[in-house]
Amino acid sequence: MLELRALPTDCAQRRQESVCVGCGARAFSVCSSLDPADLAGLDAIAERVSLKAGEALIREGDPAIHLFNITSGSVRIYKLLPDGRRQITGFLFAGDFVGLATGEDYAFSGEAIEDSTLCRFRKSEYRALVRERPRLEEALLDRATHELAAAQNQMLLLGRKTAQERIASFLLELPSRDPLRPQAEDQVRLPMTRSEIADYLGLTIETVSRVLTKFKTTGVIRLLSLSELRIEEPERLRDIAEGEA
Amino acid sequence: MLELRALPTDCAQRRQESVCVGCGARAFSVCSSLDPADLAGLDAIAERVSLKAGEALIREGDPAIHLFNITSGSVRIYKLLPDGRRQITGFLFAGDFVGLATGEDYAFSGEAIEDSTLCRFRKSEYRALVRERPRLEEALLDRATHELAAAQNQMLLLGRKTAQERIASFLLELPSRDPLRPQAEDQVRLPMTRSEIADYLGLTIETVSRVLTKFKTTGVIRLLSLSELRIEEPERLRDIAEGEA
DNA sequence: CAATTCTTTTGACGCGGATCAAGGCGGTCC
DNA sequence: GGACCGCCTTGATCCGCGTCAAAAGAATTG
Repeated sequence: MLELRALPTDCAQRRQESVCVGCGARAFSVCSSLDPADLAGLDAIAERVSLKAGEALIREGDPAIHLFNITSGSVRIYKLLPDGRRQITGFLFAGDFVGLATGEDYAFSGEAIEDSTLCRFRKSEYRALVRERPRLEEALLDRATHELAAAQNQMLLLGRKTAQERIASFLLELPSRDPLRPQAEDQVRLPMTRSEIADYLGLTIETVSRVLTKFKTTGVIRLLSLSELRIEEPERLRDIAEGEA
Repeated sequence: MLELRALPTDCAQRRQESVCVGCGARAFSVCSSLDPADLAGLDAIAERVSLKAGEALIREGDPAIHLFNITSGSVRIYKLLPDGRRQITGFLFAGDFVGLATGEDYAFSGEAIEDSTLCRFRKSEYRALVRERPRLEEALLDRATHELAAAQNQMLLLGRKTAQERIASFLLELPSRDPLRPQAEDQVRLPMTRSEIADYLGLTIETVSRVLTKFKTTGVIRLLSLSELRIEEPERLRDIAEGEA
């Protein structure tokens, strides 16, 4: 008797654990503001998605049906001009939300930079859930607010900073971004290519490369490999980033 | 008897009308999603503020105590680098919300471009109200979402567009912004100076001026006065804005 | 591990837009 | 209404970064 009743409950809980409760990115995402009951609701509409490096999850102009929450890996979101010029508007990591800034259609494209896993939600179902969970809505507004502040910083960077200042700023903000891979102090992992860095900072690959070698030869950074570097003089890099050098 | 009871009610209603119910910007702001009861709650914590052209309402770095809703006029928000370089991250008009993207301290400064009126709220009181009014929170999230999309467009502009493309884009988006002064088709009002336009587009005043005269001499626009112009060939301007010319 | 290919680095050169410098054009204030 | 003052326009020059080109590494494949 007891076991007959216990079984389904057990199953339901195991199902939860398989998606949300055991999610390594939960602590960094909007999900962290949900209590166990809410989490179950979220779990019911969540769908796991795996992407290989380079695969798209969102295409600008397509109807915005889904929202995503990154659980591992990293994603680039970008906009294109008709002639192919690209502006990467953000690099997103575990815990980040993809698709907040969307109306009817996606206003940007999104692709995995490296092999990644995501939680996918139907927008309609998600909206319904959010309406019943004020804490979730609050968390979302909070996220959006932070993204807006970050966007303003990026506008300052793109509109008014020199190439050196842009790259210094970029190197300083990157390490704090990926919660699943907390870097050793002043160690920076660059999962993206030079071309992606360039398109994020409004520069060309050549300029990115030149500035990095200049930082290297002046001893501000040390290149450990193509995608890994160490900030040797954080103080000086901060000065450069703010235009005080 | 009846009149004794009626009086205070009357007063309360008149007080409402004096701030929210009679507000000309209500239809364009987050307030539009409030029913009369909610509006009364908002009214209770709203405070009217008048600013003359040039006066500040928010200073970067100050503790973020207040939030604002613009009821008339226009506002510029911007960030500065230590050496004085300025990036204007937005021009805001009636119905727009100022202070969404703030944590503990304001991350940007805000000043009236022309004489303006605003509704001011204590952040703490506003938060409390929002928690009780899911529709208001929803409206705020919606606003933030739109601002994020706009910010991404601006990043594309600042990172990848030429001076001509930037100014063409700017002229096309401006007229749709100020709901209290719906412009005649293709008529553009420029309440901001050339220097403000430059700092919004990541250019210098000289470049702004040169491009405007070029647009004038090629017949794409006509300058009616310093702060008023007509788009003569909207189609061509759109092509320029998207880099197809 | 050689061959191919893609990415990054490095170098030479050119251009778009910044900087520097006058001049024009309204507004405002005695 | 004349003189001042701030903003805008126009011109001349300069320079940071983009463009073009090629070499040097990495990564990938058979």
